[in-house]
Amino acid sequence: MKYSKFLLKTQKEKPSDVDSTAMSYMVRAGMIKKVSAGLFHYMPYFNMIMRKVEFQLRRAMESVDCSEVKFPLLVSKETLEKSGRWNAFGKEMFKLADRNQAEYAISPTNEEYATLVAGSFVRSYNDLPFSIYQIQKKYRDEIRPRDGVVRAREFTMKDAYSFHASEEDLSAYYKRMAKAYTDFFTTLGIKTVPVVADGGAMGGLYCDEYMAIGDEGEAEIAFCDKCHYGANLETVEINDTFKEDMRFKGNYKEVITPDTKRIVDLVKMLQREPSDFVKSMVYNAGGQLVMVLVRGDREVNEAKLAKLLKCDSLELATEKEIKSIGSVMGYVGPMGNLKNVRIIGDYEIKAMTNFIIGANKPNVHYMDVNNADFKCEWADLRFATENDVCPRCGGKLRVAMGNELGHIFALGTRYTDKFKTTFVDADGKEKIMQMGCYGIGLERTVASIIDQHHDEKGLVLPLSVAPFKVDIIIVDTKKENQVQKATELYDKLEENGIPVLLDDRKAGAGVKFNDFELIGVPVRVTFGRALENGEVEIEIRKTGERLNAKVDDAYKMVCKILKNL
RNA sequence: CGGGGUGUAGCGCAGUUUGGUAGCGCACGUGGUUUGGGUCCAUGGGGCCGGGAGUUCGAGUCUCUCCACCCCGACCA
Repeated sequence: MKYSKFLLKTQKEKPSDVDSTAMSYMVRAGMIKKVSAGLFHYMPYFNMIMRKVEFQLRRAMESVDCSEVKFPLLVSKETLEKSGRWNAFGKEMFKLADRNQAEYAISPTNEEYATLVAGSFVRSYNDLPFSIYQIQKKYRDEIRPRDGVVRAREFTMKDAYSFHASEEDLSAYYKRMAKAYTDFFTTLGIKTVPVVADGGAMGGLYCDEYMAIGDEGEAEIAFCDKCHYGANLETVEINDTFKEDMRFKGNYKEVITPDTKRIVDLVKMLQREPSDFVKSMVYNAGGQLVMVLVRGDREVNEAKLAKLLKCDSLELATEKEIKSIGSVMGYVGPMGNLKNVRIIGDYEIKAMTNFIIGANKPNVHYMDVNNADFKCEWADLRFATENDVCPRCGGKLRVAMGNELGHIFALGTRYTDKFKTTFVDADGKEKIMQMGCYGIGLERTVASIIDQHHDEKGLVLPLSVAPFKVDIIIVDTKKENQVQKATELYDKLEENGIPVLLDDRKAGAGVKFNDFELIGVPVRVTFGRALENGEVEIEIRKTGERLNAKVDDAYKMVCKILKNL
């Protein structure tokens, strides 16, 4: 492709309504253009990357014997009512009516159609298992579209569906698919973590999310490098591995601590670490007052607390409510005569000794407090953090931001039951099929590639997804020698099937170099001043490494470099 | 839907307080210049100042009212 003929315009300034780096680069590299909330024009360079992703995706699907289909975008109300999702999906679906007032939804997902295919295709267990997929637009009337293409109202989804004679077979296939997912993301150069997830509107037996790790993302997740356990930070359990230390009692003494309602102030005044303190938070849990104890440097996980207390509403107690239990705002602690309050300590405190807590009197804390000095229940109440113990294997947890790229579900009979999708089993009896479904959002996959492969100058695309592997730059288009030699190399690369961009624009060298860096072509070949010695300069985008080569060796050198990338 | 904000040239913004001829940078056209890191000079085009209604001799600016978009939350590939 010649740059002068390519519909690509980069821009220097970053867009104002975008905060993620990946999105900002996509706009600056002329890949996307927002036209309305959650709706985009996808420009040629973006589509070329998408095509690479789709190519890898089709290979991944083939590897699990999945064949490609295409369903209609419109799904009738009748069909969606059968599965109960006309209501379940509700406002998330775009709906419309035809001229006879028959209602349709624009497909938000396609379990219903897939189930219909299974119903018409399968007669007996001999037809099972089988699986199908499509790469198709999906439409969701998102409550709030955001983060550019990551949460759009129109997006491309690869949705696959599998059907099985037994739950065991489903489970075995689910595992194959999980492996194919991991391999697929690895091929694209995306680090992902499978995360135990909640089924949401899809329902089913069990499911996993594939979260791309990045600096920016929609959700905080924790994962274990050792055993591949991963979960939403909110739901990560912390096992009770702590032994209650009851050796000491009554060693505590009062310290006068004026104006020290916050831990940071105390840390300064007493010259201790935040982890030497126990934070006491009082909550109003649906009318019931609860004091929660966590280590000074930890955060209370309100989701866990709400679950434990089985309450719908959870709010920090007011000053008045704190007074009512016999304490003082800012100096709350579990000791002394408290009334009408349930005290629950985080497991971790069990193992602490000689800590500092509020004394329930203004401007007073107790030092050298130990577990034997007060009574409380124990529970898992805090957010997991970096280096916490993995609840599955005892390894160390890591915490990062994640973006959900894929979600796979073992649905069981949730849909096949509603559609009476049956088959005749080996024993001659009619049974309901087992079903799984497996989604990947493509635009956000591209966004994650960029999120994980960029530097301060722009994209650094992995070879597997780069639309152009080589960028040939003609420094001065007025110098015939440069044009001629560059075109020769360009032709040769093209002839050999290596996708290449020839920057033949009448622009300055700086403009071309900067664009090369912004759009992230893996290798650059420059026809400029070195040509007077019969040489070209080759640069590798990722490492910034440069070397000179004789013009006649340029092709060979480029091939060699590409092979080793 | 709840809370916060923004709409002025393709993009990024100033001007709104105190009403008086519509501005700047980037991008774009033309002529020249430069050609290894977003060259420089000259010159030109481009606006219903988000829409409607009002106040006023006069509204980008004041009032009312719609609308769109962005950010935080619930939702999700």
